[in-house]
Amino acid sequence: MVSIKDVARVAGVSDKTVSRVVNGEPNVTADTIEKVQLAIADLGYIPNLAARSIRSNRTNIIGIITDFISTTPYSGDIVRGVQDWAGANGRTVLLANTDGDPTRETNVWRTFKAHRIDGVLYVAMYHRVVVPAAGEVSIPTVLVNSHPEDGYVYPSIEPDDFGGSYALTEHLIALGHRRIGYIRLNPLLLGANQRLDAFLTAAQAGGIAESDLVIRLGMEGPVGRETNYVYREALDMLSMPDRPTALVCGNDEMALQAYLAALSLGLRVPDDITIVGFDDFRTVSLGLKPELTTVALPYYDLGWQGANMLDQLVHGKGSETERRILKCLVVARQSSARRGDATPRQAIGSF
Amino acid sequence: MVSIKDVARVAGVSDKTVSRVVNGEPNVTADTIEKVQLAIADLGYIPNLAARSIRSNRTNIIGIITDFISTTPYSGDIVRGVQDWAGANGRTVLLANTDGDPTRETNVWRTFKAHRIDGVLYVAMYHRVVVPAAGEVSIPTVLVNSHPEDGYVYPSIEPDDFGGSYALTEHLIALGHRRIGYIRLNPLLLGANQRLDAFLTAAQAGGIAESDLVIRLGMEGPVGRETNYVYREALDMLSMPDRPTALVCGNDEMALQAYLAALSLGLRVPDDITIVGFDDFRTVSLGLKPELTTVALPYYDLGWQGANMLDQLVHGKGSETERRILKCLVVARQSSARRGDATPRQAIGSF
DNA sequence: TTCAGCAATGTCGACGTCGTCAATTGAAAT
DNA sequence: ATTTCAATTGACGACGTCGACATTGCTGAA
Repeated sequence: MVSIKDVARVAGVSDKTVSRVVNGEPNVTADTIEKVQLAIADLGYIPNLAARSIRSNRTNIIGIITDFISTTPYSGDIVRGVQDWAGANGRTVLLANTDGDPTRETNVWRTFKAHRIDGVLYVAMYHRVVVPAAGEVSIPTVLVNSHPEDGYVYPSIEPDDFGGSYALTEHLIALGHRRIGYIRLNPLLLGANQRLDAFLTAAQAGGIAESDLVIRLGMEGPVGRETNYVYREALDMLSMPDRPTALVCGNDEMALQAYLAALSLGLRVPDDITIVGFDDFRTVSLGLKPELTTVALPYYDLGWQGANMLDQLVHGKGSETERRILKCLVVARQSSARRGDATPRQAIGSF
Repeated sequence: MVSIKDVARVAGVSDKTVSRVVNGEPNVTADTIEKVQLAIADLGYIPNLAARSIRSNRTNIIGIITDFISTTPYSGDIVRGVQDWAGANGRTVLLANTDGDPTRETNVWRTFKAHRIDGVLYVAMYHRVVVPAAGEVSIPTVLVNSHPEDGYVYPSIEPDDFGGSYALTEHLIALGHRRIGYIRLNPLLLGANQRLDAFLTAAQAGGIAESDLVIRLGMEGPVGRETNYVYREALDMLSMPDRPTALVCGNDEMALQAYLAALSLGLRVPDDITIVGFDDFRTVSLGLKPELTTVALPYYDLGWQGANMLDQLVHGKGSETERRILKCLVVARQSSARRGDATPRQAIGSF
């Protein structure tokens, strides 16, 4: 592989001068610059970042650690956000996943340290409480889509599940719905409780009696291998004589099953039943017909901004205790309508 | 950061001896080993891979380049396969994506070269023809889920779309279906034509008249921003007086829309209409009720085996021209049934 | 006893880059 | 003409690691 010395020889200057040109340092003659650049182009020289890093103690590499989230479709957007930030800021992204296995996690941290990466974005499933096994010598770390267990301190960036769910519920109430069904996420996930709490709070604030809320558990069991009751519960709920006029689902995949249940009962969305989801997972939310009203989780931004927070931290400018919460916007599509009203409304989302 | 020399000082040996212990070289006293390991543990020493790599000219890093595939849910499994291979073989994965933008692609290759990575896995959307901009000095490269344009030579690993589609069609014929609908993928995707060709070939081999096949275009337009006709076409096809008894969809997301169309017409799956997809994209194929009969694309294995091929190449053992084709198995679930028969059958897939 | 032979350990330099500091040049100031 | 100073360039070493080779010390054979 061609090195700075090869370039120096060809250009007839010292290696240090080549270094100056490569790094855009001042006090180099235009003439010299040209000679050097010519040689660089000729030889196809590209600086060796490893060599650079052993001198500078900075690698410009950031690592992403994912737990089982990597098996979900969500993770992709977060990672893409990080990548795009990295690309725009001259960093490179090292990727590793642990499948939730502590042994593998330890290895990943070791590997990252061995690479002397500048920092780590720890991306966890949904919104779970998490403690990175950073070990003795620690790398600057930001938790993405999760936050640390009590007693541990890490900066984090998380979606505002509560706010999103609250706004979604208000949306339904504004549409005149008074009898509302709710299918819960796996309670193991932090987001699950926040979403439900917000739903209940908003319903109460909207003057809806608890007796008019029908709440069912959609899935339970270990994350990633849960038992799924959604279809059954949706069927059941929608078969009630006084069935809800609107059905809130813990996420979009649950909403899919709710659609299927509704349709197979001969109900039409949104004419007979309003169905809404959560996440705005496009494959589902745009794949459903009519398209799904849901809440957009800012996955891409979690990644991008998380990377940005990490960068601040690496440069000593960030706060060790920052907890940044990103807004979740309601994306109103055609699956929600005024109670007893089939007319599609204007979208209020950002798309 | 603690270096090999710090360890040497604490252990009271030379740095070279520490190096020997770290790399498991022979001819070191058990006593010495212990002293050194103690010092290592004390100081939390972790070898600096950058320094190692400038001596050895090997980084044990492999890069993944994705084009817009990273916006699809599929890419995740491929990347996971690569990661798992890397984790199991002491490699690290550098990740970059181009969004299909040639400028970004050029930058990505530059960055990868600057890191002196050992090789590149070029992962392309679906199954598209692709030319990596490797540039003058080339890094060993394997194309994953895609293959090179005519005139270019790169090893590649691809799914057997044709075989999978053929088997799926045979499956339907074996179930007694004689009048079959087909909704095509975006023709821009290589997989699209292979799947359609296989369908036609298998239908002919099964003695089905062309007049009994109803073929519709499901989407067209630039990859990633296509116009979607699936729902409309499915509605239309299923409203025909002599409607097909089985409907083959270009992929699982299309099958989702076919379900919705069927259900909204009051048809039941699979009693009234058999629907099958392609990809086995779990969010959809398992999220649909009844669960979807489809063809499993071996995304994870594409990643794992692709990484393996690349490794061979890096070590000079691989072939520059290998084109490995991975089988796609039919996963029979409950959405396909004998014509006019509602009884669910035994799954023949591997799950 | 002497020495070959081998195991155990150390010294030194090189990898590619860049920071430090010195050397050289030319022009402006005296 | 001499001095001063800034601009330009180069020589050298250090970063962390390990390969090549040297040194030390011990064993066993002659």
